[in-house]
Amino acid sequence: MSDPSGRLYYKNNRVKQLRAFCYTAQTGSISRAAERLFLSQPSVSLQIQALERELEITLFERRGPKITLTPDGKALYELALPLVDGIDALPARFAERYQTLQSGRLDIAAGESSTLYLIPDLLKNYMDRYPDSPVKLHNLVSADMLSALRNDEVDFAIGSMLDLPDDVAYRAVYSFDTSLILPFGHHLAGKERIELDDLASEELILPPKHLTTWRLVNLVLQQHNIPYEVRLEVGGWEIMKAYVERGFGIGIASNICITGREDLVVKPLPSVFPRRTYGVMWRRGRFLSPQAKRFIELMQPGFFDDPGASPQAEPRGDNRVFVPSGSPAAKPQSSS
DNA sequence: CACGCTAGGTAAATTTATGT
DNA sequence: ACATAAATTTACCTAGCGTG
Repeated sequence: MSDPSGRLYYKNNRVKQLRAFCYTAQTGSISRAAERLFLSQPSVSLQIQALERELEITLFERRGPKITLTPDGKALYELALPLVDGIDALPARFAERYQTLQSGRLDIAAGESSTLYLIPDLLKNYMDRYPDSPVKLHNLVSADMLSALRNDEVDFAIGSMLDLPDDVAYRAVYSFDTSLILPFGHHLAGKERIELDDLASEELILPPKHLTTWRLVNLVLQQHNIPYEVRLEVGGWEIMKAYVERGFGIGIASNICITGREDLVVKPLPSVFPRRTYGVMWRRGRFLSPQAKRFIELMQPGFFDDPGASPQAEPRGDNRVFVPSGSPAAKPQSSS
């Protein structure tokens, strides 16, 4: 009764038939096979009949109460046994793999600041608690971070994002002010309150142009018509601090990188430099792995508590995305 | 007697129809 | 589009029958 339309009904369980057949061939008895399969004898008998009918071959020679494998039956048995074994071993094999998934790797994308100043303590905590879960830190700039999120190359990202695409969810967890960092003895170091104008014609040290901070500083200073000169462009906060310490110029840095161990003067900047928030980003709709959730819970206990873990939830009243109105730099650079 | 086969009934799975 | 209800199909069981 093979379907002339060629349509495959999944209820026509060929594997079940083959399993019944293989067991019968092995034991040389339908009843015996039925026992092993926890089925009734007729059930197995029917399975074999169906198989014979559908394949249009005879598998067993029925001679009274005895059955013997025909040559066709022998041939099919050799073909069928690996299939049945393969299917039946599937749960075990999957469990094997699932095990490695459970203690599976945690992939975190993060920018330099997060990697350097935010993640170490978190990671220490995480690894103390879950020593068997390996972690990979993907040190990426924000554009690469987005594509890593979109391609599911990472579980989530930690960082700060100026303009957020629709397909990525963000929740701020930390926020930091921006400060001016000066070498000791700099003429601004003794000043009570730093104004924006004070920055004019100072010799600035800034992080590279492709990083968010550069854009931010550039934006703020241009908007307020503060002329400035970049004396030195450096690769990161640590380098910037080192060069400020040695008197190459002054730097504008997010407080995230101020550890208190620096050998320099830190002055708060006027509030035109917005607080930057740092938090968690993930591809909208992504199912977060258990280990990812555990890590995020360490960052912010209760992160997943509110129903639906709404990505829209406001982060502790911070201004989370800095989008200056009417600025060309605020246009999101879409990568599609 | 031991074993496989057929029949008739039941529970579960699956599809179709219907409502929100 | 999704959820629920009704109808149909399928898988299986027990019981009884036939055969070497």
